[in-house]
Amino acid sequence: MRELIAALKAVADENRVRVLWALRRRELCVCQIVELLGLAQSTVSKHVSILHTARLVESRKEGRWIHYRAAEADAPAVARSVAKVVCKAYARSPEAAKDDKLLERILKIDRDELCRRQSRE
Amino acid sequence: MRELIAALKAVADENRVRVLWALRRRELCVCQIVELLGLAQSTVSKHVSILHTARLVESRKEGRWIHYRAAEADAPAVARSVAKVVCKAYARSPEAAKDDKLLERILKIDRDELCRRQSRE
DNA sequence: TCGTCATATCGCCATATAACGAAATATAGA
DNA sequence: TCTATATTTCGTTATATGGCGATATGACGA
Repeated sequence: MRELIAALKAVADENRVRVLWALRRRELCVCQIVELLGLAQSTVSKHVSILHTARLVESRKEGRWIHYRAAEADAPAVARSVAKVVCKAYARSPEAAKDDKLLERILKIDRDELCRRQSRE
Repeated sequence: MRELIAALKAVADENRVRVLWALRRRELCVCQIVELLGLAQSTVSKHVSILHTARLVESRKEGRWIHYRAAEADAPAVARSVAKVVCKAYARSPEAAKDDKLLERILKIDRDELCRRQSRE
């Protein structure tokens, strides 16, 4: 029950749905998600940590970088089924296509360059 | 998108998950849900109206009574798929069985008697 | 070890949410 | 029309949430 509510609360936010969507196929680091959402780094970090705590998202550390991706096989069944429904529903919205296009552009930018640019803001 | 988030927010609350679960098979009126949740009548009414606004729950008026039930065929696809996942997940929890037992007892009480008793509290 | 860099955490503010009791609304029956 | 009753709406309060900037943490490279 706690697990279910945590997953649902995690996903009951537009920005976090967008993050989940963006992470469904590829890994991203926080600075790339910052670019996607256009929010402050601390805010994005919090959103990601909420998804992570609810076990909808997994992380992989690589030096200074932390790569996030949608949780897979080893995630609890509840988290997986919630994530699946949310992604399926979001897929049908025009926002999803916009996010995909924006992400395509973001992925072309060198990651280090992206982070450097953000810290200058 | 708005529809999806509304459905997710509606369901991201323990009490509302329990209401959805209780309404999945049968109709209930507010006073029966009050008995189930043990919350004030106005609070329960609000919870039900949130589920109703998100179109997870439908209502049917019969004289002074309003019967609520889980939304079916004519509900938006998003609402239905969210409701389905939530019910499936909740079904596995021990709380669901407890709710079922409590509901069985509540359904045995005469509805008018139930309401009268509540107004005396 | 020192600075830099990616991310996390903290403290704060504004707004949203959940709870209650009281009052309003709507309807059935006298 | 008056009353009883089932439900909603309103006003208030406490807590939760989402946002930000500032600062802390942890890791690499010089």
